Amino acid sequence: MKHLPHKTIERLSQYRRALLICHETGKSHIYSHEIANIQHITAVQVRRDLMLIGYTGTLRKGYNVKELIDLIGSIIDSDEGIHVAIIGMGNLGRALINYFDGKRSKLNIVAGFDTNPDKIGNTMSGVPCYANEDLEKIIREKDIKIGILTVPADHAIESAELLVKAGVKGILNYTPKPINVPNDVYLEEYDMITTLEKVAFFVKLQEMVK
Amino acid sequence: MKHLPHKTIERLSQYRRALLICHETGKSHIYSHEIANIQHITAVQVRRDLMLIGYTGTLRKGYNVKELIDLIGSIIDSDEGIHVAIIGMGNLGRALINYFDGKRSKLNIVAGFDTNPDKIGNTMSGVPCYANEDLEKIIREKDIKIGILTVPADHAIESAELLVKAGVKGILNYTPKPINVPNDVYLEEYDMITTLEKVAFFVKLQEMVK
DNA sequence: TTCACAATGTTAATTTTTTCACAAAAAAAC
DNA sequence: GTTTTTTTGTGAAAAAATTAACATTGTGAA
Repeated sequence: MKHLPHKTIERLSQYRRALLICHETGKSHIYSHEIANIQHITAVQVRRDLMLIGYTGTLRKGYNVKELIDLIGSIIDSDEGIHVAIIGMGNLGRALINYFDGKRSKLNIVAGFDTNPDKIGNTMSGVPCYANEDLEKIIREKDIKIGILTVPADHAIESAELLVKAGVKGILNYTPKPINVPNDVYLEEYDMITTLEKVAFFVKLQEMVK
Repeated sequence: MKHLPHKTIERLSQYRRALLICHETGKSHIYSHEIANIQHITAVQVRRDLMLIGYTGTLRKGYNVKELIDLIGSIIDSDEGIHVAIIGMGNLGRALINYFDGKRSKLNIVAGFDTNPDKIGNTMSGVPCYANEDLEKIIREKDIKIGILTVPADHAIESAELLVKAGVKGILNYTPKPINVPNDVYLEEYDMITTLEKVAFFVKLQEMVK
């Protein structure tokens, strides 16, 4: 297997989630079009993605749910698991922690950081909250590889710099402020305002057509 | 102007945000490569997007910040403004409200819904919180066009159905549970778990290369 | 004035992503 | 036992998105 497209990676993660649910309900096999319906995509797309990861199903029986879950795991998970930190324990940071709570064994949120003295030293939803001043120390101690930025926009840049200095390898930036990182740090930015504006645009468009 | 690609719409929203900041600092013109640097894309990409919306800059002076802000607004905003509701006033819902607080005059979060009796009847960050039972009534009364789903995953489907029944035209689904909507409702789904898994994958990949 | 530079605007090429179309074959139906 | 149906796997085509290449031209410097 050579290069997996970004989009394929995203879909694999989603396939797995759907498959895990199937698995719980005791379903042993699944067709490409069933996966496709769940994800609002086409069956060909699913089959092509699975082709790319070299998984082959059974004709007329579909794909073995358990096998596929394991294969996807072997591709996207790290064997040893990856430690993650949340920078900014506000509403968004806490929302993320709750989302994750116990879901992914290979991705663990092991630390949160904040500037609010009321939060520092406490545990929130099972995640200990530390002071920003201790960020570098904790990141190194706990071998944290990924930082999720959920601070207010005007602290995004300094927080990102802290993370980079501490040696994280990936940053997921949820602030609306674009940040810069060195080449060896993988950066993913997501902007909720943009997404809502996009939805609004297409709603407007649809109204206009009518 | 005919069809604007989805990706272009997203970038236009982001350009505008960057431009608004420039405008505040008193900058009157900006070059394509300056915009590009902020957004981590290429200058050609910026120029192409602007070409698509028919905006033309001044040679050697770049683009007029104010004009461009207004033009992008005329494309992606609705004249009358659009009313938005948040379904699920948990951490994520509240995070979104704070994000938006007063930022976009054309996109207003005018109602929140929840099942928790302690929240119902109160105002949170300026947004009144209603009971789910009143959803259809309030959506119609307030002429709400877009619903943002921030409920727990196992309530996603029923909440989506409520929204559709109430007549919203767009749904932004932040739960990890894919939903189905009729064809005339624009649906955008975003999954934080997938995004984090993707970051983890590319971090793993980068480690392996070394 | 003339030259060099720096920026835009756009056609064409490339790359990436998705879809079409169909062969192959297991299972079911008859 | 033959035919039909259903589903996978994939080469080829199409569509979408990005990048390259370059002509054009306003501006400032010499």
